[in-house]
Amino acid sequence: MAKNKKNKPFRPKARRPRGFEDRSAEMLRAEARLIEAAFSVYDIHGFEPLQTPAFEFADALGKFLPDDDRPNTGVFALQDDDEQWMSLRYDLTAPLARFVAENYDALAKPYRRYQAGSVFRNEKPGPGRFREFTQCDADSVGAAGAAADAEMIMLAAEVMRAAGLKDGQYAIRVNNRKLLDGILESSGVPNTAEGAEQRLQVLRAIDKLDRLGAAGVEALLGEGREDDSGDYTDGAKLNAAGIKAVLGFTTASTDNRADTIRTLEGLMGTSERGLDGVKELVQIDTILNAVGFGNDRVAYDTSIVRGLGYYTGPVFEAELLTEIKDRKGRPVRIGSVGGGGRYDDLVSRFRGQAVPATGFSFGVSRFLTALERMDALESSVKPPVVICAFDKALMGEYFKMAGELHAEGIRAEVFVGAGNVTKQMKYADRRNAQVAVLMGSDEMAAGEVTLKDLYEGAKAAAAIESNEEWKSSRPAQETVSRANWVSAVRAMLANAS
RNA sequence: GCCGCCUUAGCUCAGUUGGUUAGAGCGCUGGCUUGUGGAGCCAGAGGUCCUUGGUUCGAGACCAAGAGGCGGUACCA
Repeated sequence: MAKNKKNKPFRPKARRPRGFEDRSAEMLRAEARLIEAAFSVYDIHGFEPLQTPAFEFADALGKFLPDDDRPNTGVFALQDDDEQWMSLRYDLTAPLARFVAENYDALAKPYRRYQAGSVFRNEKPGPGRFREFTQCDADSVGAAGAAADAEMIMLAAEVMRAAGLKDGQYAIRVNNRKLLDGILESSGVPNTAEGAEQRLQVLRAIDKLDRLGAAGVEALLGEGREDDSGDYTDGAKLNAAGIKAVLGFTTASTDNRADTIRTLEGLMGTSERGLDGVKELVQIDTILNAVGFGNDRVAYDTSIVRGLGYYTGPVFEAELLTEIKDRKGRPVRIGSVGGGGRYDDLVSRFRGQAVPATGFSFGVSRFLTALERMDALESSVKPPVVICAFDKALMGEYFKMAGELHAEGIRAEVFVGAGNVTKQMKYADRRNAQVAVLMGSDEMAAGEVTLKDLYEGAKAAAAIESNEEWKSSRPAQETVSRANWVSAVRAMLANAS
């Protein structure tokens, strides 16, 4: 055995680290289309593209454990040769904050940029969750007013449309962090750093409304909750009145913005922060109404929280609605594909002064998966026409022919591998090609080209039993003059279903 | 982090009470067929039975630990 081991050449196992995916041709094309659609929306609204590096200094990303000099778990980090910690970015927002802080004086404010790229998270992957995935972001830095938030919300809705969705198939659901702050303030949770942890727990609890239901959330708002596996999650420790107030708040919204605003004004009582939040929603509503964004595209929804702690004002999620209606005839949610909101403290970490910011972000592959499920994806690129290399002496001729198809915008390739015609036809079949081009020296001399429709040929094959018949019948092919062969290919392609 | 399930060929899996050379289907490669993709027939390649340790005359099978995968839950900037 030891001898065997010695003689065996080292062969690495072909494998991927978990949570890292190879992305297929079809997936990449769909992703590129989606990103392109979003970019065109951002671009026409005057946003500028930006590309930041995958690595940032760990302290710039802001994730250090308080009692540790190493970057937080959850990020991929390594020490550079000068011993400084560098981390792979875990989102596109923190690098943007760094970029703005670094170039603050040179940028015209508000600085509005869009960006798409891979982000990395060093955590356990789950179904539909990876350790590398593509995010697509647009942000507006340096504008404090609700107008900037309204713009991001409108952009989110426009991106939904650009992705191919019809109005009614999606909804942007808007809330405001300040409202919940107001409710909690009235329930004895101070609106200060002391209450931060408790507020975060309340947010996490509300975020689980759709999964755990009101009873589960009630437990998480109170003492805590034990799940089916026996694991215990500590609660936010609100008192009974506080739990009631929070649950009441999360169900206060209707599908009419004006109504919801009126309800909220009543709920906020005397809380200055709460009323401030309502005021912002009124300003956003005014803009949305002026531009014609109705309740079907943008709704106010008090159950939206976004789990993240760094939001400071308006927050929103882009949700896809299925075709399926519930009993009352309303569309049923299938989930959030993106979201955003105001984060006024992220850039100011780098500088003394306040730098307000607001943005929108969506996960590209998650959005695609959802679109796929809704059958809202465009068809992808057609397979190429395959030009068989019958005769190596004619190779130059084959490439010239491919060029003629390219000039007409037809995807085509010459078989550059080794093997006889059988192999080449197998290759064409495997590539899902519809048309194979056959030209040997006979056709060449006669000024002809033979075209074979592989789709039609496959249909014909079903009726053929014997191999000899299959070989000799040569179904679904025609020989055309070299002079007009390109239009013959075009006609054959048009014939496809 | 916690809980559960799983790990034998590229894929899906079988493998008897612990017994000699570990199998099947599909897929792959080649041939029948150097001018034709299907079907068919023939041949072939491909294995650290996840790893390590233990029990045993003997382990793919039994035991222990570890690793990896899947699912749930928690966290998620």
